[in-house]
Amino acid sequence: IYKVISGAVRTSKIMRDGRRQIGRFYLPGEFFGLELGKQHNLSAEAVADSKIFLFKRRQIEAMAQRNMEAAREMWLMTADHLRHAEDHLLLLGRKTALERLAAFLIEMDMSHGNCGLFELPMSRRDIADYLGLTLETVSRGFSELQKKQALELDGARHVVLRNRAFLGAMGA
Amino acid sequence: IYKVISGAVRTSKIMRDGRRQIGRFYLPGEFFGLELGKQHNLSAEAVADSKIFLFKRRQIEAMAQRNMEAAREMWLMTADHLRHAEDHLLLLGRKTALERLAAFLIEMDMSHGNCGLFELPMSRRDIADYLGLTLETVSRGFSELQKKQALELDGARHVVLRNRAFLGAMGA
DNA sequence: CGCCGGATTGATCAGTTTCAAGGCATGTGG
DNA sequence: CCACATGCCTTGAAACTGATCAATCCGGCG
Repeated sequence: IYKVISGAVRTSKIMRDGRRQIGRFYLPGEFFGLELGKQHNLSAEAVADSKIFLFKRRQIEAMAQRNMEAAREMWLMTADHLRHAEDHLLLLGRKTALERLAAFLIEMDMSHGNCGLFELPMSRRDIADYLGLTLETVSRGFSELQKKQALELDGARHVVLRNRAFLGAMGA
Repeated sequence: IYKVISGAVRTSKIMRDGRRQIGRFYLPGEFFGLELGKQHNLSAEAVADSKIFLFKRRQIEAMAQRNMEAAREMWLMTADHLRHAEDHLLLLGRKTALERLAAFLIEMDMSHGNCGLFELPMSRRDIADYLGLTLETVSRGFSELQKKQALELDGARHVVLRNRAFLGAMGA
């Protein structure tokens, strides 16, 4: 089990022919890799220079054994990850490209305190593989949302949200 | 928390305009609804006449409190649901229509003991909403897999797998 | 026998992907 | 300090997969 201290991490699955699906991005403060099985179900890579704290499985299991609260905390965190995954199923199965992008921007904004201003640590390709799109479609989406006055880009990575309500309604 | 005794259950999310994503089908013996939060994240409906066993939250929590093994079991089951959801993310984000259908058939076959012969309890629309497709595409997929000698249909719901290896390779 | 809901099949359409070209920022070496 | 290579991003045009619209089929049931 890992905790992101700084930077950002992506977890993903890759098919033999190279198609990739990113399960989730983890930002500072978040935990990942709670699978509890013999093997992790996704692989994880740093998206940028990152500092990661590692908890040994034995530590965790021991703590869960002694401490009811800790065990409950583990379950809670796993349930939260499940909820995120289930929300993402709806996004991947049923939303349009623009809706996916809007939902992504709102998600990023939330994890930055809803201030409507943040830096994307990941590339267009990473975003595409998270949203089940191609990097070109993601790029076109950014352009379109700018044209719609929903956001501004300062360089490719620095985002300023101009119409949070619109994005929220679209991404919902 | 619920356990399917007989029949089948689907859990799903619906958008205001009617688009629906089914998270998973639950067959006899399987548990669902372990979210642990104040509210379930998906709604659940029976796909066919079903018998469901209900565990009250208080029961569960009490059991987890007393019994370390039970608490661990809950976590384990949640982690397993998470793994299923993560696998499904790859399917929805990156696989073609035929690959999705193949993966679905293999999944159904597995939960029927890999005997290559089973009854689908759900409609084409349910399958479509599970796989992020339209019911027409699902129907065409079935026809195509029959043309490829990968399976036989006896009526719309009764499936006989003729080439499990092929389907497995395609769905992987 | 005829109705009805679900399933199949056909024709066309649209959104996204693919293929391709060009832009922009950064860094390196002359 | 400039020329040029590199990586990432944007934009455009064409192609394709799956969606939509529509007709027909099939099986069960009154």
